[in-house]
Amino acid sequence: MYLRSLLDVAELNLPTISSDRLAGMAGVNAAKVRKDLSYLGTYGTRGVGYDVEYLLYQISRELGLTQDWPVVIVGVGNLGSALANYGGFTRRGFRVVALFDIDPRKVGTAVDGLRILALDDLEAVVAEAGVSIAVLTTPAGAAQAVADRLVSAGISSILNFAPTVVSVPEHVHLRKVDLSMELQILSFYQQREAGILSASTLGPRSA
Amino acid sequence: MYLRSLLDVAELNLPTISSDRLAGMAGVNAAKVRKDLSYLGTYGTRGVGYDVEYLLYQISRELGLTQDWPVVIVGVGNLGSALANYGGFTRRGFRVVALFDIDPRKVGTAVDGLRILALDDLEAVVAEAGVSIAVLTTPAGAAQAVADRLVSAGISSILNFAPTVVSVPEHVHLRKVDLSMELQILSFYQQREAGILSASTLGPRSA
DNA sequence: GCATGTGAATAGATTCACAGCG
DNA sequence: CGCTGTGAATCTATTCACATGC
Repeated sequence: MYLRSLLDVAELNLPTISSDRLAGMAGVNAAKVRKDLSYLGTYGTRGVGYDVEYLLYQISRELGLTQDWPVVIVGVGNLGSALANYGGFTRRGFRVVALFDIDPRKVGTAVDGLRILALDDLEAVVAEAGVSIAVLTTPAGAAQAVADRLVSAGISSILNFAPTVVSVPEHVHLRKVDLSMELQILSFYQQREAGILSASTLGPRSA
Repeated sequence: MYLRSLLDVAELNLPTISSDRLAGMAGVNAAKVRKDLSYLGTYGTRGVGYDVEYLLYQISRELGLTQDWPVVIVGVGNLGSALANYGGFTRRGFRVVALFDIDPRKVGTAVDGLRILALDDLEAVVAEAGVSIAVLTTPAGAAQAVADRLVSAGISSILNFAPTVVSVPEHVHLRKVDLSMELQILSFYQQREAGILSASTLGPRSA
């Protein structure tokens, strides 16, 4: 979050930024900004703030963004192909090196200039390109089997979009993006408000 | 998460489930399951567990999934069209009623049977279909302006996919899905491990 | 004087552990 | 006896508040 805010600040050619201002941009508390940044080192200057360029570099380095990360996407449905095209990935060190799908009708076709390969080529591509991060966009039913295969192919980080719990060994990093869960959470808040509203309209009990 | 696990359990025709088993499926601690569910009511039976169907219904109701939620998607790029097609939304009470885009070349064409409308039609559609939830899939630069417009059109929940901070009034619910941030977090862990690994390979200082 | 860096205080979430009920 | 429901304990995150240094 700070990285993103700092990129905006850098665009404005401001040389330094205070924790207070950065907090405002990132939508958090100023003390939190300082505490968070203090874990990286003491990069600020009292009475002045943080040097924008320097802090940008330090955060990028800490996040591992100063190096190039080849990624593979497995499951080329709507979401998979959207992600293959997604500029946000390539814009920061993430390079999609291959797409995989089981469907033989898709294999051999291309999305955004990337050929779709058969799952059988997974191990070879991972090894050859030194891929450690995979994006999992298969249907829920296939996710665990594909995850297992990714792990045994040597992948050590998985970003899972399949709406199901996926288990991986201790040493593999797993993150989940659950799109319908996000909408469900919004629905929950909506629902709750509707409840409060109607409850307070039910007569004597309001007040 | 519990809802999803319970749907799987229901499919197996198991009549009840213990907090322990549900915890295993959802990937959390059993005490947490019980505490979480206790906030909804006392739906379990000591010595037995939770009635699957009953709990399913209670959670669905609490999440507002027993009603139909019309949603609009604004910004029909790769991601927007992927989401328009996304089965996970429609499968649970979320019905995409319209797509919007500024690009006049897109307006009038259709994605997955849904016509793409001009932003000018937003207010009318929101009012007519009683839409309260919007999905924001514009580029970062347009996100805030579109969010403002969504809010003044009467939207009270926004799911933001644009990689930027969006501000909304107090009463509007906002959630964010930041795809490249997810990859950056994975990159961070990878990076950190690489660091530890090489540090412990640097000679005398290891041990 | 201004803004960082950080111990201390607070708030919040998770887990423990066990009484209580079916 | 098994499993829930929940106070108490613990662990983690956030915020306060101020000494410190430019």
